[in-house]
This record gives sequence, structure tokens and C-alpha cells, in this order.
Amino acid sequence: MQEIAEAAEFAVGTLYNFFQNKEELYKALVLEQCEAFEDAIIQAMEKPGDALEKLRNYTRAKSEMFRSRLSFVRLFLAESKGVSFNIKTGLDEELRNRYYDFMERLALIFEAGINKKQFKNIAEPYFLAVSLDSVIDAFLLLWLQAPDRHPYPEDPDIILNIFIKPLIDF
Amino acid sequence: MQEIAEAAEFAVGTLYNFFQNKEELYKALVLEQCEAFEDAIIQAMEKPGDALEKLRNYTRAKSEMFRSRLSFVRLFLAESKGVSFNIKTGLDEELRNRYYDFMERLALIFEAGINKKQFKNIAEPYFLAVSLDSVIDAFLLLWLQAPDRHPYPEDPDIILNIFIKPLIDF
DNA sequence: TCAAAAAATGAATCAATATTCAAATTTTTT
DNA sequence: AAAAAATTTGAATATTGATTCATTTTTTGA
Repeated sequence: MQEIAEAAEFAVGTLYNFFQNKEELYKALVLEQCEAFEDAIIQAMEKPGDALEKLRNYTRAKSEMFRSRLSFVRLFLAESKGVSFNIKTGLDEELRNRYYDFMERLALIFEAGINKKQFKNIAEPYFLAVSLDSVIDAFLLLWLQAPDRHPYPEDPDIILNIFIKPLIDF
Repeated sequence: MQEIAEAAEFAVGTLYNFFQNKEELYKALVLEQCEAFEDAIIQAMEKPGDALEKLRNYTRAKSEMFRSRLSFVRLFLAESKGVSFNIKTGLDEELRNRYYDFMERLALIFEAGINKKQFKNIAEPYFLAVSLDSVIDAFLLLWLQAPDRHPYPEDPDIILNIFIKPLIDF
């Protein structure tokens, strides 16, 4: 709290006028970041274009966000997939639910692509969404966390190639 | 430490004869679990069979482990993908390196499958390994963490269907 | 301009808990 | 069986850091 107060240019006591306690402050910060993150991705994936183009934008936007906010991403992953630093306020569950809703949004793109016969109908759109998203996460973490062992590839569309090619290659 | 001592049926002081401090104790516990986890999966994936059968065994074994040790899995994910609870001893880096080595092992199966023309050669084996593994993780977490929203499917091979079908469907 | 109200301050308090170590207990050796 | 060595014990210590609240500062409005 001392450090947060310094960074915020307030006294510690003042923080307690804004937040009930440290946990609530943490929750508020994480949710704020989360929202900014989601907004940026949603904006990218809803740019005009066909389904494939939208997935490309989705992947690129996520890549951008991971690069610029890796430490937040890791916090988010710990909270949502791992062990929460803040169990009391139910932050983990809230983040997970937000994630599920987000996947539904991404699923709509796959659904549209399948309906228009752009993609093969090999699985439920929601499952495709979860799959693509998890693969994106895995590769971005690989490249950003261990660049010596896994150098960032020249072609950032490599992820889409792996995942999407089979969907469109007839 | 009080609680750990009680569970271990030792006095707190005795723990310090075995481990330098709490962090080292934690590290030792996590690495022990990690090894047991890896051993079980490796044993499954090295059963005799063709590449596809090996991937099936891999997926099934992982599913077993996730079911029986979900809390450890979440700890592992927080440490390796998220924010470490134990930065001082470098546990996170060690876990990540173990994971990368593990992926190399899994990649060998894809490589074999590609060489034998069982799989299409759509991407580097290592990338395929990372992709499959991340998709497995994502689905298992979905099913185990939010079973109300994502009920465990009757057919646990559903993951392989999504991921592998495109590799073999000519 | 000056009370009164509101907001900010940060030293003091409080709680949690990792670590230590002198004493007690157990094991080994002679 | 007794002494010596090794091991275990857990109450006391030490540290860290969140929270509180009496005091100070700032803002408001008459």
C-alpha cells in the first residue's frame, strides 16, 4: 500500500477513502485493465471484413496487447487459469465468466464463417473459439517469455496458418 | 509453516532441518508433483501404437491428471504461465524449461506421424505440439472449472477431433 | 473573510507469520 | 547403563505490511 500510494501520489490513508481495502483496490485495477484489454480486442475483431479477416485482426490485436502488457497478461492468466491472488472478492470467477462471454463473441465469427461456407464445419463454433484463443496465448507466451529459445517469428500470421489452414484447405 | 508442520506431523522447527526456508520447501513440493505428473504422461504417450494412438493416449492421460490433481495444475499454470508465487528461487523459469523440453518430446510424435505420411505436413512438429497441448489445457480447464456452463462431454476424444481431424482428413 | 465541512495525511497500531534457538527428547556409541 | 551425539520441539523473536484515526490541510459557501 505504501508503494501504491507513492506511485499514485497520495498518502496511504487516502487510498482507504477510495477502496475498502487492498483486495478491493487490486480487484478494481485488474478489472479496469481487463476492460481496456477487451475493448481493444473487440474493436479489432469487429472491423469490417470477412470471417477470416476478422480472425486475422483478432490475432494481431491480441499479439499487440500481449507485447505491450505482458505483466498484466500474466496476472490475468494466474487469476483466471491458475491460482487467484485474490480469492476473497471472487475476482477469479468474475474473470473466468468474462472470458467465457468473450469466447462466445469470438464464436460468432466462426459461426458466420461456417454459415458462409468459408470454413469447414468441423466443430462447434464455441469450441473453435476456445481452441484458437488458447493457441494464440500459448504461442505469444512462448515468444515473449523465452525469446532466446523461441524467437518471435518473422511472420506473425504463423499462428493463423497452423490453426486456420485446415479449416479452409479443401 | 504451522499448518504444513501439522499436516506433516512435525514441529515447525523440524521443517527447517529439511528445508532452508519456506520458499525452498514450496519449490521442492511443486517440483516433486511436477515430476510425478510428467512421468505419468510420458508413460502413457510412449505406449506402443502409431502416432495417432500415442496422441490419444497423451490426451487421455492428461485428462486423468487434470481431474485428479486440478489444484496442482492450477498452481503449475500460475507459476509457469502466470505470475510466480516464488520468484526468488527461479521456480518459474525451471518449470517453463521443463515444459519446453516436454513439448519437444511431444513434437517427436508429430514428426513421426508426418514422416510416415499419417499426418499432413502443415506446420513444424514443435508448433503442433504446443498447439495440441494448449488446446487440451483450455478444454480441460473449461470443463473442470465451470462444469455448469461447460459440461464434461460424453466423448473425451472431442479435443482430438477438433485438433487432429484436419491433420488426417485429406 | 472566516467558519464549517470535507478531504488528505502518515505515524502509530495491530495482526499475521516466517524464522530462530535454548531446552527437551531420542538415538547411537562405548 | 551412562555418556555423547543427533534430532526434535515450540515458545519467543523479528519482520513485514495492512489498517486506523487524531491531526492537519483544503475546499465550500455564507
